[in-house]
Amino acid sequence: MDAEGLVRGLRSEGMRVTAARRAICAVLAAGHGEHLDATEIRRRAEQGSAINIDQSTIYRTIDVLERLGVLHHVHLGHGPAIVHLSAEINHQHLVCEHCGKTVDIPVDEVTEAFETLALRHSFASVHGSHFAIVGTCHECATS
Amino acid sequence: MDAEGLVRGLRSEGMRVTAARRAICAVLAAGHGEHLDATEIRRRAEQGSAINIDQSTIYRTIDVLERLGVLHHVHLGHGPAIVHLSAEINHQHLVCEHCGKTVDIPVDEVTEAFETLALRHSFASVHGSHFAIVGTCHECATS
DNA sequence: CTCGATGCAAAGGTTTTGCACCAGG
DNA sequence: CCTGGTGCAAAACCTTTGCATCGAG
Repeated sequence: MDAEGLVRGLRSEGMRVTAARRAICAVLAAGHGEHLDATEIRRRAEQGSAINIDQSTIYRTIDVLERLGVLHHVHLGHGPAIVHLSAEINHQHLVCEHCGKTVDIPVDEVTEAFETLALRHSFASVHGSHFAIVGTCHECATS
Repeated sequence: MDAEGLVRGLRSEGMRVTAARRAICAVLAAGHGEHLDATEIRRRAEQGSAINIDQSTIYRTIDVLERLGVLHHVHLGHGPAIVHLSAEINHQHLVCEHCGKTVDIPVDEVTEAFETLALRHSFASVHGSHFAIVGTCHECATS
């Protein structure tokens, strides 16, 4: 989804389209596949729009977009959460617990396992994308 | 592992066995399968030992036990981390993102999938137990 | 006696909230 | 206009750290 799509989503829900929100949407739309946290989103949004945007506005806007269903936040480790456009959550995150290296995994490598889990434990669905899957990468294991 | 086992582990590594640590180990050993966070550990440890234990001591002791490899902390959601004795981490956690309901899943339901992931993405190992797996439970889906 | 562990207090890092003002529709 | 969004400041929340003192070995 491009920035205009996000903006249209806001407007269609009766929410106001402000300069800050426009800047944030532009950053999100431009950050294809990147792992942006709130601080980085703010940095880029301020730079791209030349206006001052408070960190709380970033969080509030993320919150709104999440409620619209077009955005999700993901925890890769102990640091700040990163966000993904819903359209781009077609992958899981595999993270090395020692060095933090992150690998994007196509969903279809895990959907079968997750569907089995859902079935066995009476869950309607299991997507598992809110948290990373943790392991140890090759380099960290051999050093 | 019982409380004495934990205490012995400390001593064998040259670490000191104090009243606070004894109380914390007793709580951990007694909390079979429970999801204890630092605050609850403190509450029980103080109650069980009738001494004053600071929250930082809880965290420092968790840290020590984690370094000894007998304990791990796990994130089930946005709240505080919970801890598990290593001997009891034979399961994954499946959590409903709406109501927080948590189901313990035997590891063997996911090991195969995780081994495949490790193989494909050059990870030495994938245990995935540091974070919960998120989904939507039946009740939340139908309401 | 010595060094590790503790309590206390303060800070750190991320996220949330209260409030008065501003601006989109 | 009028309600919702914003910046600012402060708090909330979990966790970590500095420091003087205490106590295990």
